[in-house]
Amino acid sequence: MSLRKRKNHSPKPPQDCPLLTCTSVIGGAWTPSIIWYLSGGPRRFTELKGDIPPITARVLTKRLRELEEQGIVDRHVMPTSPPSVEYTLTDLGRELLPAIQAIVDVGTRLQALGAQDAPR
Amino acid sequence: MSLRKRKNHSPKPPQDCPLLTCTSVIGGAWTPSIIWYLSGGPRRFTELKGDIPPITARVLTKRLRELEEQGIVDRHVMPTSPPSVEYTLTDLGRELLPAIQAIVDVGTRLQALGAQDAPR
DNA sequence: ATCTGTGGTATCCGATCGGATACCCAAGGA
DNA sequence: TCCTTGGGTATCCGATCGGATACCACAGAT
Repeated sequence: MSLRKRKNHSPKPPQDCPLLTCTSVIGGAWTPSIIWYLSGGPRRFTELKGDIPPITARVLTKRLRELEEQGIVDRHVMPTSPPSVEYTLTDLGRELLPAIQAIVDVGTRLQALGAQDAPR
Repeated sequence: MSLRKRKNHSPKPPQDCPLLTCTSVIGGAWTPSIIWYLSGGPRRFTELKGDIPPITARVLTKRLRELEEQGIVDRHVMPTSPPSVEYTLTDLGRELLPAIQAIVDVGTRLQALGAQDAPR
């Protein structure tokens, strides 16, 4: 006997899927970390680089440019010598913080529960 | 004049970074969607496939296997003909829901704010 | 006897991603 | 005079990702 078809009792299918909208912003490598570190206030390029040692300048630049283009961060060049550049979360960017925070919280709980996650 | 060094006033550097712990679980393509659809209760392979039309069987299989290995979902084969397979979130898997929900919420807010996110 | 549905697997392939490395300019300091 | 610093850019490259497509076994329905 084969199974009867079952109706969709899952949450209804998001149309212009909010999941994709959000993950398209925070999906890049190191993006959540960058936003996390910016949540503490303005931060300069090399500071971020130091905050996230494994990131390369190339990728950090790329992420920051993407985030700037999406209106998540502001880029502000200061007329020092050598010039320094300060990045800040915009109001829109701060909208992301609850999600980042939730991801951090869950990550923490997973670690506490000893989830056997092989690091990739 | 160059800038003085600034101390790290950001949230302190997570050691075994919870961000990475969590994103290593939910980071794969379609993974958040899969978890989202499983949050409504057990769901079979073809149901999930129907829930997420763009996903291919290959990727769906891969994701489900990964999630199973990580203890996020249970896979239960039912002795019907043809055999059907039911996937369920484990307790550990349900831990992820707040993060998924937060991502959905933020995505919704971003859409409402008319964020200019070019779909990739 | 053949068709259908389920839950996949096997293979191929191009795109993208991101790490490594080298290089750049201009001003200030040693 | 040369070195260092900040904030990058240019190029190269291998790994991975994931889409497309084809195929499969088996039982029940027609």
